[in-house]
Amino acid sequence: MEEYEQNSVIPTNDEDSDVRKGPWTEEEDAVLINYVSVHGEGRWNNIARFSGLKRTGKSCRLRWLNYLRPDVRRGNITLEEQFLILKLHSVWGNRWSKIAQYLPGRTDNEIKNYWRTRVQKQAKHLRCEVDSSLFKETMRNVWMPRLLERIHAQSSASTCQTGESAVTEPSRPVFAPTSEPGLDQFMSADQQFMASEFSAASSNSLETQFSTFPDQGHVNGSGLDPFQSGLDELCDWSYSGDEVEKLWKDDSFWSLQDQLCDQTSYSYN
DNA sequence: AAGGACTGCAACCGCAGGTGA
DNA sequence: TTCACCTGCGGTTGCAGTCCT
Repeated sequence: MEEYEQNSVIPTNDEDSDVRKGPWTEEEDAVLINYVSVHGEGRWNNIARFSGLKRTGKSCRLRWLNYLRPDVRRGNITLEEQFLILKLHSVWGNRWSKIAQYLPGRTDNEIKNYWRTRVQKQAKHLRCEVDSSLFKETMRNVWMPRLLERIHAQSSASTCQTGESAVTEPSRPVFAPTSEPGLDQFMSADQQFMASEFSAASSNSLETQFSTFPDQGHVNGSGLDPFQSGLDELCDWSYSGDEVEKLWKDDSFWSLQDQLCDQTSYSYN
């Protein structure tokens, strides 16, 4: 398990090209930040070559994009972001960088990690594959509605409270226009369009915003749009408030699996 | 208190596509 | 057209912190 030692310098035949691997030090971060601030992003091999860092261009790029970039957001993935990840993954699959484009400040690596650690864990609990129909049904019929309920609950709670006295953690809508200076410049035209859509939808429901998703026109061989059908099912979701509340109080997916099996057997029979 | 199991995440690797000489 | 180099992406690994027994 000695793939690499912390901060090790791997010697090579060419002593000029010894390459450092492993976690970055504060000094290395400072060098990279300084170099990028002067010369800009891109040309990562040149950055690696001329900055004095004994790192590969790839490593510099990764460190910058995933950690040092000023607009990188760290911390817990919000409910809205979770919902978006699930939804976008249902459209695009493991296209992490594409998904990340619609979660400003989040990196593809972070989303990929989220998927692997949280989503795949749930699949494991359900004893099914992440790409199995059972798990997809669970996501669509249980998990995502739960997220929506929590988002609604959170937003209504925050509107009942004023300013800093909010009890629930205020979570900024993912696409809501931000007052942070300079963030808009990182958003593509599509994203800014999405931002306005999200903003407009946030006062009504999260469902409506997804009617404007890009690429949702992809249809499968049967002519059905899986995105739209999933959306329809989502909007048709008909648990009562009490049932939802019960779901919320049950953090285990074991009982949800039973409910899902009942539901899916009903809907497919 | 100790140590084994689990979890989250940073960072690496290989591959593929793009680009320019 | 070909080849070398660069960049970006997705998959994987392994360390460090936390949890559990």
